[in-house]
Amino acid sequence: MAARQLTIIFLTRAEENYIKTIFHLGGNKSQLISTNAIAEQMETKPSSVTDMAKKLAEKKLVNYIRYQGISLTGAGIKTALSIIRKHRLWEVFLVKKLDFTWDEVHEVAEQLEHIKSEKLIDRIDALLDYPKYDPHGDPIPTKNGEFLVRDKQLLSELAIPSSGVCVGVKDTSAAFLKFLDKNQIALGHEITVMEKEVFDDSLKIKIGERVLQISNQIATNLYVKTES
Amino acid sequence: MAARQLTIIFLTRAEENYIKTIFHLGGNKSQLISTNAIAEQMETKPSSVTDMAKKLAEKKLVNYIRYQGISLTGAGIKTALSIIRKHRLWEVFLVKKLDFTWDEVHEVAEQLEHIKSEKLIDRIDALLDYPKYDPHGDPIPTKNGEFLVRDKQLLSELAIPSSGVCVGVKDTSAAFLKFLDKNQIALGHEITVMEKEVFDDSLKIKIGERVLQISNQIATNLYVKTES
DNA sequence: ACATATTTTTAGATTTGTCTAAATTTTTAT
DNA sequence: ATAAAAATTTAGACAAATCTAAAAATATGT
Repeated sequence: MAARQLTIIFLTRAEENYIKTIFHLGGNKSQLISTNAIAEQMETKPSSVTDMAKKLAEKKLVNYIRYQGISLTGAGIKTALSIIRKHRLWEVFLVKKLDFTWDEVHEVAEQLEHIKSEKLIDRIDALLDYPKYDPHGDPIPTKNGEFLVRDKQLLSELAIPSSGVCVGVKDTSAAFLKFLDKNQIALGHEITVMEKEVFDDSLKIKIGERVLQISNQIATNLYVKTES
Repeated sequence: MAARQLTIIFLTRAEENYIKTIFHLGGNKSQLISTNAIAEQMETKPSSVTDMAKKLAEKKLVNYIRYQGISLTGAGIKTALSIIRKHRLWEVFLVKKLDFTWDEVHEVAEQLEHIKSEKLIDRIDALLDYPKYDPHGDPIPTKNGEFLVRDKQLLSELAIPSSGVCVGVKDTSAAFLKFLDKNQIALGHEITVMEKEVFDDSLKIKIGERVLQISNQIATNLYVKTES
């Protein structure tokens, strides 16, 4: 058994942010991501992305083909998962231990995810009793980079009538999350879809004893898990 | 009542580290600190300190007189206290909640102290039940920048025989802290000085039922508080 | 007091990460 | 197929934070 990685390569904050963004844009599945797409996501310029692509390619973290695009190497994927793991564990910590609301966690977790200490994140993981999902329902990669993908569907895709348990959100903007808080819709709640309005695709749903009418835009941003 | 500070000025990590170092070197009491002293402490070059001194003077955080030295302004002291507060609260968190040993906390706290979120540090403070001292016995500034200075003296300065409670360490190196752990000397322990060896100034001390012989170097790095 | 040593600053260079503007390559539309 | 549009890269510049080497100011010793 050869050691997997003898030298822990140091990455700057900027490098880590690029790796993370490429992962989120799908650069793991050997799919090539355009510099434009990365630039837009990161609110920077395509020329800056090109510069960084060369740098990360040097470090064997990405595959970069000029004019074609960028994808993550195995090492790049491992790095991305480690950053995402930290981000999501910190989010759980903020919500469970410090009573942050789920719309407040992202900004702070963006900073905390760059703290370099394996012991720290492992102890946080233990303190939280090894959570599998973050406050938005997204899976937390394990220390070994395993990633539980939960099967789930959009509330808008449910048969009518039927029901499921809320397990995540697609849109994680503060505006959407605050809307959910205000309407007492949270992870774990059982949601029953009663009727769909043909005119605007809005849904009449039931949560516990409460009946509410939600727009299609809401329904296409809430994930539920059904019995299967 | 005018607002104390309307604009939260953004400081880079480097700027924060300079402010903190100047504070620790005594640059609060309108004492001028030399660029050489700062450079040595920060393991950088005096010319780099000069550059930063100009930059911080621009931002009204330090008073800088060419060829004379650098001291903190009121705003600079406030900034320093805020960083030290964060550092020490994170140290307490690491020890109390994540079972770090006191020689492990410094390096991680150096990173965590730069996280920008007032809500985060206030919630950590509350989670820890508003501690007054960090794991090395150093006082934690309050949110308003108040600083409890505890009267304490070095173990080596105690009359013989007499006793005091261990309240802090002067040297915070990993080597010294590990030594203390190994010999089960910790904050809160009552230490009785029994005899001083005239030859090498080593001390015979008693902690609980244990009697041990400690060198002068140890005795000059342990703080105790006596009845007074 | 004055020569020498020390400290501090200046000037110019380097690295990282970014930008703009121009050049190049790829894609799209007719 | 080829001209126009879109995407991407290159070249050159900039700010932040650092460095080295040289110049300037201050401190020290006899």
